[in-house]
Amino acid sequence: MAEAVSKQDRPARSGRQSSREPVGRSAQKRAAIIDAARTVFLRDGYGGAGMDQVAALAAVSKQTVYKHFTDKKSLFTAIITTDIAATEALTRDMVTALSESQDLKADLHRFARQHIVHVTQPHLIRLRRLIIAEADRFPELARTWYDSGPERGHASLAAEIQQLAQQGRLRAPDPLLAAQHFNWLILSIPLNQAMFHGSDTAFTTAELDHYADEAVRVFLAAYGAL
Amino acid sequence: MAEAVSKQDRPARSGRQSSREPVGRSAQKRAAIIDAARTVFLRDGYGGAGMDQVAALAAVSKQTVYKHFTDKKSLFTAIITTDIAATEALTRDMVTALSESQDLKADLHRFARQHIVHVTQPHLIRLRRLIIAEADRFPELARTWYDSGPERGHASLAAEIQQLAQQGRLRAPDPLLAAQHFNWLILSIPLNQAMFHGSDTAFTTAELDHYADEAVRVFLAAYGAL
Amino acid sequence: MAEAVSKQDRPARSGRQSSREPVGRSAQKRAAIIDAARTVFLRDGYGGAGMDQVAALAAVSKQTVYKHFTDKKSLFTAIITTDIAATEALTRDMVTALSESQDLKADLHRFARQHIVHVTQPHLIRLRRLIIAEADRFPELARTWYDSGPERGHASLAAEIQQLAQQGRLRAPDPLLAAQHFNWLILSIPLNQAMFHGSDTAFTTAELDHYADEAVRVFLAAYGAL
Amino acid sequence: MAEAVSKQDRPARSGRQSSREPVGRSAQKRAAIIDAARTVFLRDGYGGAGMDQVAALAAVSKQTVYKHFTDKKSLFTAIITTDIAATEALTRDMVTALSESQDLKADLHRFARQHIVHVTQPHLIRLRRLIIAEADRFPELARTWYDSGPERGHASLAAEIQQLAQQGRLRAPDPLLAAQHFNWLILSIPLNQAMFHGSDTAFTTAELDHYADEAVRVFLAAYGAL
DNA sequence: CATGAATGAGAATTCATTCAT
DNA sequence: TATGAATGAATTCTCATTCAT
Repeated sequence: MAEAVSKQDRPARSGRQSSREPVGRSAQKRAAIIDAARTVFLRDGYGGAGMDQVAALAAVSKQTVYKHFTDKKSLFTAIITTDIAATEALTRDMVTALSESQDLKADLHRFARQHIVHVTQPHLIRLRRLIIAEADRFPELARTWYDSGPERGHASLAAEIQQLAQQGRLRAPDPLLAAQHFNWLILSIPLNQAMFHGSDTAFTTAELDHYADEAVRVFLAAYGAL
Repeated sequence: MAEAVSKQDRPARSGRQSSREPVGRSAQKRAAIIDAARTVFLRDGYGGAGMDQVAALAAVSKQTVYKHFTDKKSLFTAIITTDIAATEALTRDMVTALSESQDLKADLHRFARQHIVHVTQPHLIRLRRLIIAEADRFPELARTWYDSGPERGHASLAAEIQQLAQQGRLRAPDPLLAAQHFNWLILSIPLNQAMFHGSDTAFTTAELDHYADEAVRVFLAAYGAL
Repeated sequence: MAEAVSKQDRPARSGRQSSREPVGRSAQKRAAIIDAARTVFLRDGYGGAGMDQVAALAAVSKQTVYKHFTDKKSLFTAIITTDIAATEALTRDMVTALSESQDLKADLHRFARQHIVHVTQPHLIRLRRLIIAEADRFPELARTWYDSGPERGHASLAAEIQQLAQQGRLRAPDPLLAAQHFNWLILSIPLNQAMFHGSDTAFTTAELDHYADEAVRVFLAAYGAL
Repeated sequence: MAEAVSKQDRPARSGRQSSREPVGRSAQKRAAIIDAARTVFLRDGYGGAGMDQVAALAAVSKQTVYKHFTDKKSLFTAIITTDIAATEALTRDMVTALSESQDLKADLHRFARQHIVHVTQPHLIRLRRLIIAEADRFPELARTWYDSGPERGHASLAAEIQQLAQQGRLRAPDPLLAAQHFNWLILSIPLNQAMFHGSDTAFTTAELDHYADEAVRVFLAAYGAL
């Protein structure tokens, strides 16, 4: 996913770089810096990351880094913000279709399985850890992450749940709470494990599917119609 | 590894220790250092904490600190280990009685309410954040925390659930999974919020009680007998 | 040396310069750079000034700055030299008429008042401070300033005083000393104050007039005829 | 005079350094740092001085410097403040006796000659230049210098002049102005020269005496009785 | 000829850790 | 055994100056 992001920022270089279109060397460098910084920050944490390493990895002079980003702090903020935005988009799409489902149970299973795979990506795990680690130094960043990640996810999900409840397909007097329960039923087990198990945690698809399926089962037992 | 450290740091008690100093000046200092270190580490994180501050707060010289703890790392390890042990004890007791409950539902509520209050204590939140933040630098510590915290909690709970299932008072083909579901149903909402909201998060008792009660409701819907 | 620099920096005007650009783009830019540099140097001092800021303020590229001025040092030299020249002209004119005065006392008052107002201009105060500050790094500059400022002023004044002495209108066995006394009687009080009071010193006209008048009084008491 | 100051701070080390009086190694180091810093700052200016050089010259680790002085700024402040205090004391004494003089003219000459010699000491010239140079960065320091140097000097002198005026031995309707005139008549010529002539200015005693004597002559012509 | 980037070094400041007294 | 100082390196950031496009 990291690559996806940097690609989206990188202007389309179609070989024939005519002189009237310098394509912004600046923009390229900027993208290189962001990529390098993401790598370094996620690998070494905020304190452990050095501007030298970032510059070296980006194949750029330190000066250039500082011309693009005033501070170590602002570089960090930029990285995290970018990633939050990228993650945000993905999360939203997944939920959208639920209320128009023909086979609700099947679709909940599909959603749960997709969701758990998405969130437990090593990259996102590391990002999550990094943000938690720096929540005191960058409170706004942590809040932004929470608001546009879990919180927004809960809201989207709650909206769907409410519709489903109005359709009589679920019983959910408090749709937001239901959404939160569902979300954490899906994610909590692997997520908490991952938080405390070095960056090398790996879950098999089977495991994740199992967690997803059982989460749906519990959710439906508590919130299903009838 | 935690044990190794604490052993090596235990001062050689050479008998000739006058009766009016039953504790040993050394042991007192050691305790003072640990207290100070806990404060500083929890406040400033591992990277932000300075040995100077620890020494100053403990009112001892830096040399004394280094005489008791080889390293910054080993000091940190000692602190966290201590806290893990302290926490561990508390957690265990809470569960023990469940399988002999007369009024299961009521006792589940009681347990859930106690549990959530306990885990969301600011002190524990900060400790949790600190361990997550340093999970890469101190993998064993993180693992130890997880094993003797959530994992052991789940195990204890699972044992109770299994008994209750055998008594026909719950339906739980996979007691461990049931325990995990129950645990995270109780904790996830406030815990995740707290992870991303600066050290000042505060929950009202009413909120926590509500989360606890709803968690029990969902749990019983999925795992209750009948 | 000042001259040498300005010569070397004068661009080779290669004839083929279309008539609609009578001044030369180059010369305009040069002027813009000098203006910008003056502003920046006077504001931030030699050490505090940055070539980036100069270039930015002049709205040219850094390369252009370096094409016109070899060095930061030579840019500084050029600025100060320019200002010295500008100041020099003004100072000279003021004195010229004294020996042909009809009403000496009145003209001394007029001179003193003009002189003190001129020298205490914020711009000149800052320039003076800057030169003093960098007297070790730019000894020749400081000397040039002194020679073509105070020194030359003293000389001009001394010439007048000598004529007046020959006319019997003053008693001045050592006209140069008399000139120096007069000059510093006028200037010393506000000038010394200004040197040590941040760049915001402001004197009222009344104050300055008073200093000027009293300086003339003392001067005439010591050097007046009779 | 620099030595004088450092001596006064250095505790009396009378060889026999008994073990019960460690004399404060700390204090010694502190004094060494101050001495070194004075040397370096006066030689290279604030910007040019490096903390490394200070530490090296003081034969002390950089860390020790920073333990005694938080900042480069605070080190600088400490140096200048110390020197101001030292200078201050000296200046005051010189004036005190004037109003009880038996032979006023002779005593004015003596005062003027002492004063000019004192103020034109290379050490003080450099200090003066340094303070002027940094008047923008350290406005309070510059003001302190001015207040406790010239200003206070003027005040002391003015007090004497006023008494002499009351005794009918001088005519001075505005004693403060008279004091300022006297002071600058004595100092201005060499002082202004020195400001603009690299740190190597040297005046012969004959020159200085001449300036002093002529200053007294002019002063008495303007402010003498009768 | 102008622009963005590179260079390459230097500055202040901080830290964990270890001598020496 | 405890204290102040030393060590020595690391880190962030800045600057004057010079390529390369």
